[in-house]
Amino acid sequence: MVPPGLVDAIAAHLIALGLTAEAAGALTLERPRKPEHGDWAVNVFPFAKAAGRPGPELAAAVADLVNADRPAHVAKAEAVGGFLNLKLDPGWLGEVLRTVVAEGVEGFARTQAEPAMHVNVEFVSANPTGPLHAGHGRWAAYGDSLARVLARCGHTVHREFYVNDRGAQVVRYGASLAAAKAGLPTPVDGYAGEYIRDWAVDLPDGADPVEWGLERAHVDQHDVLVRMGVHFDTWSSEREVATPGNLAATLAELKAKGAVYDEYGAVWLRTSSHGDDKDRVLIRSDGEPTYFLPDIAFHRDKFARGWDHLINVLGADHHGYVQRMAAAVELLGHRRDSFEAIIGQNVVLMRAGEEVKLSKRRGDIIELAEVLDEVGPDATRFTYLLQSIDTRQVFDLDVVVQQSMDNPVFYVQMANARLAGLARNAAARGVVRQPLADVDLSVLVHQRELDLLTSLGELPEVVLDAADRRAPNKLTTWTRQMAGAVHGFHHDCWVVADDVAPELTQARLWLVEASHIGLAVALDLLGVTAPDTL
RNA sequence: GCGCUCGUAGCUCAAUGGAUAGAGCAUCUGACUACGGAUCAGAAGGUUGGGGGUUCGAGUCCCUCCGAGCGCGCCA
Repeated sequence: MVPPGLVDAIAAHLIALGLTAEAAGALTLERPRKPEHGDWAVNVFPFAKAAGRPGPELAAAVADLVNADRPAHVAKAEAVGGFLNLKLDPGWLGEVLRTVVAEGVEGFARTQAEPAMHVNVEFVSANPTGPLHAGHGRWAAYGDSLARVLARCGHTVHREFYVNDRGAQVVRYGASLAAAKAGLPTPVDGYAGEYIRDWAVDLPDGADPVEWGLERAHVDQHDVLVRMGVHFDTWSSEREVATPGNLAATLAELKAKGAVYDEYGAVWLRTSSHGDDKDRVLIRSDGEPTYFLPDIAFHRDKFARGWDHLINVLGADHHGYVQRMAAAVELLGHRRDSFEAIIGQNVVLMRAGEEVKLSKRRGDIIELAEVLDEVGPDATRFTYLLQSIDTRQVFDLDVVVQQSMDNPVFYVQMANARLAGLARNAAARGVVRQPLADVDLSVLVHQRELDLLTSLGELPEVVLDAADRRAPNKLTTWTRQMAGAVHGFHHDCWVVADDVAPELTQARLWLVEASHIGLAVALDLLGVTAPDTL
C-alpha cells in the first residue's frame, strides 16, 4: 500500500525539475530491500538523462523538494546515491491496519486490473485413460490458484478441463480394460498400469469397455480434484467439440484464409507462415482428423463462448505445441497474444531418496490420490506452489509427509492458529475488544509490530504481481514471511499480561485481527485452508 | 543436430535491470514458572556453472561454452 497522493506529489517535483509530464509518468515506487533505506524508494537513475543531471544530484534535488513540502504520511526524504528514500511516519502503519480491518477478508488486497478480461484458464486436461498422477497435481494446484488470483484482480475467470476422449489412445485403453477383464495379457501398445486390473474387475459384462472406461476415469479424476479443492466450471469433451459440423466450419474458416492445402493425401495447415517451424496435418490420409483440428475447433469455441483471453497450462513435454496453436489462433483472426501458453516444468517425485518415474503406459505411477492420502490437501497444494512453475520441482514425499520443519505449510498454518489463539485467550480472560475507531494505534511501536504491519501493507502489491507474472508462488513466499513476523510478534509481544497496558492490549488485539485477515486472504488464494486450531 | 525451459549457500528455494545477493532446513551457540517452544535470537555458510559483451549499474538482458530436463509423429 502506498499513501494516497504520494506518487503524484513526487511526479510533480520531477516536472518542476524539468521533466515532461510524460517522462514523469513513468515514476514508480519500489520497496527497498533493506529497512534502513526507508519504506518506499524511487530509483531516479532512469530520469537522470531527461533531467540533464546525474542521478545522485537529481535525487538530492527531489529530496529537498519533498522535505520542503511533505506529502501526507511522509516523515523524511533522503537521497542516497541515485535513490530517493522515503521514510513514512508511524501513523501510516496505523492507516494500513485500519484499511485491512475495514476491507476484511473479502475486500483487502482486491485490486482492479485494467483492463478486466474474460479469462479462460485450461489446466490439467489429463487423458481420460487412468487416474491423475502426482505430476498432474502441480498443474491442478497452479491452475486453480492462478484462477483465484486473476479473479481477485477483477478478471472474470473460467476454469476448463479438456477431455481427449477420442482417438487411438482411447481405443487402446478400452482394449486394455477388456483384456484385463478376460485375464489376457496387456495388448501391444496397451496400458499396463495396476489400476487397469483393479478397474477391469468392475467392468460389467456386455458393457462397452471404452465408454465404461472413460466414465470411470472421469469420475476418478473429478473426485480426486474435488478432494484437492479444485473445481472446474466446464469439462469439455473432444467428441462433443469435434462434431462433423464443427470441424467443417473450422476447416472452412482456415481455408478462407488460404492457409490449408492438400499433400500426400492429407490436409495440412500452413502454420509455418505464422512462426511454427513446419506445417501440421489437420486430416490424415485415412480421412481421420488428427488431434490438432479438434483442438483448433475447441479454441475457436472458447472464443465464441465469450472468453477473450485463453490461458493453457501445459507440461514441458507440450512446448512444441505452442507455436502451432498460436499460429492457428492467429489464422482464425484473433490476436496472437490472446492465446497464452504457460509451460510448466515437470515434477520429480522422490521416495526413499530415489526418483520415481511416472509413466501411465508402463504402469509405474504414483497416483495423486495417494499423495493426498499421505500428505493431505493443504500440504499438497502448498508444496506444489512453493516455487516458480518455470523450474523443475523436486517433490519429496518422505519430507512432505513428516510434519517437520522441512515443510513450511505447518509453519504458516501454525502462525494462523496462533493468531486465533491470541484472540481466544483474550476473550477467555474477559478482555473485550473495543471498536477500532476508539483505539489508539500509535502505541504500536515495537519492531515486531511494525514488521507485521509492513508485511500486511505489501500484500496488495504481491497479489497484483502474482497475477501479472502468473506466479502464485509469490503468495507462498509472502505467507512464509508473514508467518515469520507473526511468530516473532507472538514471542516478544504479549497481548494480555499484567505488565501490558490495557491500551496496548487493545491495539495488539486489532493487530492480531488484521494479521489474521491478511493470512486468510493469501492462504485462500493458494487454496490452502486456514484452520484456527491445529 | 535444431528448438523450448533451466543452472543462485551443503540441501530446498527467494530476489519489477538497482543499494552490502536473502529466507527456511541441516550444523554450531543461546532463550522456557505465562498467550500453542511445531517458537524466538545469534554464528557460520556465495567467484549467482565458466568466459565475453551491452550500461551509470547485470543473478536478471545479448553472445558463447559447459551441465540438466523436455521436445523435434499423418501420437495426444
